[in-house]
Amino acid sequence: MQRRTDKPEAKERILDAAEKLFAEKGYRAVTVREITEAAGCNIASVNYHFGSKKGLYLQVFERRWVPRAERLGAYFRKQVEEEPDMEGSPLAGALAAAMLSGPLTEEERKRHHQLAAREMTQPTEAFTLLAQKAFEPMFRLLSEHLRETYRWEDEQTLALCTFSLLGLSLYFNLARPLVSWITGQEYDQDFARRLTRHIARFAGGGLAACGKERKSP
Amino acid sequence: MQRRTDKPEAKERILDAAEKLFAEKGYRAVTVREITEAAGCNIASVNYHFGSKKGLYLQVFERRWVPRAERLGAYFRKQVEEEPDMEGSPLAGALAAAMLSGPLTEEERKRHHQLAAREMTQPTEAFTLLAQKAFEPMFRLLSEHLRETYRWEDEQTLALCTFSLLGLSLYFNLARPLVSWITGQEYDQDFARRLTRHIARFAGGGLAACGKERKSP
DNA sequence: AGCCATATCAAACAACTGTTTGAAACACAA
DNA sequence: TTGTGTTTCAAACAGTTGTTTGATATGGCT
Repeated sequence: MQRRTDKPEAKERILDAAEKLFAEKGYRAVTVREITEAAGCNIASVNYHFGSKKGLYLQVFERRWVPRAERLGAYFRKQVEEEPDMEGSPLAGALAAAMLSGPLTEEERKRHHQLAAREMTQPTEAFTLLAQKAFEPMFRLLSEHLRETYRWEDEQTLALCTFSLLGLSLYFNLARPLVSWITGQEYDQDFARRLTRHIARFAGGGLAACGKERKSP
Repeated sequence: MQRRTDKPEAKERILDAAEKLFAEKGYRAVTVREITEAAGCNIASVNYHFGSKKGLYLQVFERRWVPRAERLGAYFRKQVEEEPDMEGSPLAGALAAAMLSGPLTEEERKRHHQLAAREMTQPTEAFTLLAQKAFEPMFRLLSEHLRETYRWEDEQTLALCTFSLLGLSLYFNLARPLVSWITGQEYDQDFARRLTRHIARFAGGGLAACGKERKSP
């Protein structure tokens, strides 16, 4: 029974500030005071709107991360359909393009993958959500596509190849600090493009070594 | 000017307990009380021996993580020299074997990669240490080996392939929770072997797609 | 023995944590 | 207007945090 006219905010502002801070510093390192100050509202509002700090954390995933992951997924599917001519695996290329360039701003992308990185390596209650709403569907999609475009000697090989495909794009996002430290390379637009081409080519070779490509109709 | 005869401990016990806890729960989530209780000594000993909690954290990397990384590196180099006959890239196979089976116990391996995962994705002051003492040397080693065994069209392609090689092994360690959640697969010895073979094969194909293999003498 | 640097301990410290409270402000409907 | 449910706020709360303190013990030295 809402009746507001002027303020669809506060709750949203808290979600935004919280996501930014959780991504940058991690759950424990962020204080409720920090969040509410950044959101420009009172300390008590977190508990009022979200029950608790942990409730807020979960809502950040439910209302910010998951929708963005869905946007990402939609973009990826569109890219796959458009069949970009790219050396190597077009599927890997589309995935890398979605995750490295894609529909998100660089800021969004950083947040998105930083939050994901934490949950992937040290899962909390939010992990199940990510896995169910983003990773598993993506895994199935990739897996089915590979099943149709390649012949596989067994199911496990297909699964491992699917993970490798997903892994390459994930890795180059999760390990940004490492890549930047060793090469001095910033993740600018140009590098993202080169990285995308590389992932498509490398994964293309990897897939060819593990399965037999079917002739396309 | 030490003179102890019976007790090379306490400090060591704290390092052990701290590493275990930091790996399991992360820096902020672990309390000094927790560590000292697990180590069986007084609260004050952390500040006495290490100056501060952060000092202890850094020492965990310097005196536990880095030495283990060096053991891992040595094992890897030995594996490479022995040239195991493995389908695909022997280099990738040796790396995967070192990181997935290798000289460490499963417990050590978990700790090692969990600590590394945190620092790789959300670097703190310890990151430089890891990068200098472990990742960069490993990167150079891989890179030089690839330079000798393949012909490359340019330096950047070589660098990206080196990262991909390293990335596959890192990823399958960092993303254990994800892999286990989707497949239900535990990381037992058998799976580690299968994963190693897969990584060697997949990376072998990837490398072949990006560079030209030189004939071995 | 006495001496001295090292190490351990229980207790206290000040700062910060997430959460709760009860009052005030607000927006709308009657 | 008054009444009602929602939202905001300053203040306080109880618990936990890393760190410090000063006393006490330890073990090797002369």
